Amino acid sequence: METRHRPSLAGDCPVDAALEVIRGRWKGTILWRLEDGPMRTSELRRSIPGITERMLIRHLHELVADRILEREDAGTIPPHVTYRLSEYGRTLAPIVWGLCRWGRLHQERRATQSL
Amino acid sequence: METRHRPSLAGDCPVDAALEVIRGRWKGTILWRLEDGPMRTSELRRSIPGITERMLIRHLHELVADRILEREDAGTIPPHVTYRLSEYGRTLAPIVWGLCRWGRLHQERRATQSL
DNA sequence: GATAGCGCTGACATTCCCGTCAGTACTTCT
DNA sequence: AGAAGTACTGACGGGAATGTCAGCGCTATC
Repeated sequence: METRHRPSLAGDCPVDAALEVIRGRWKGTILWRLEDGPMRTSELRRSIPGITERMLIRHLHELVADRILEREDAGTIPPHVTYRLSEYGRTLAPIVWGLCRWGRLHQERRATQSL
Repeated sequence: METRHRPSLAGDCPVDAALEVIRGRWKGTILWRLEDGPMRTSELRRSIPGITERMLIRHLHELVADRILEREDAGTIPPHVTYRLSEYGRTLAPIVWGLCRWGRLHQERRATQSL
């Protein structure tokens, strides 16, 4: 499994420490999707338009390395792998909700501004 | 938890729309610093170790373009420019606090794990 | 027996972020 | 006179982040 160790970005700002975990083109969306419950890899891929399988799996594995997600492999063939928020990952939920709520606000604002 | 009435596809995910604004190596830290009140450019630069003037100004201007910050130029020479959270930007405050609180948790967790 | 699906990996190509360096047009300090 | 500070810009390079393409081993389905 790819477990490349990201060099921790300098600076002890806690806000930065949190953002480091979420940084990544698709991580926010992935966390949002998983808030509804566990999902299989292929299920996630189909539910996130635009994402490639490569990036999905990279981000999933990074989130597992950060203990935000848990990976469950049924060990069957063909493979059946499920990802779920860990208990720790669920402590991120308020932030994800906040981002979702504010994001909606921001989308509306941009729509009414530019149109 | 019940954000469950969502469409099956996560197109234009609001979480993503929000993260787009915060994306950037120093934006979280900048917002965090400005939560205490308006600051001059040079004041910000000195208060954020590791940041370069180039990146500070780029990020500040991007945040201004996104209407999160307001720029106030005294018009004097030498220049005296102040940045403050806009009213809109202040709606981000709960998220920044959340990130700060969770970030602290995460820093502690990593510290106790690696020891 | 050809195909599609599963989860995943390796080797690239590309794109974009970030940081470095230099320079602007002043003024104040030494 | 020279240096330092102020807010900022343009050019540019390295490298990280992201995307593309091929392929693996296996199975169920047509």
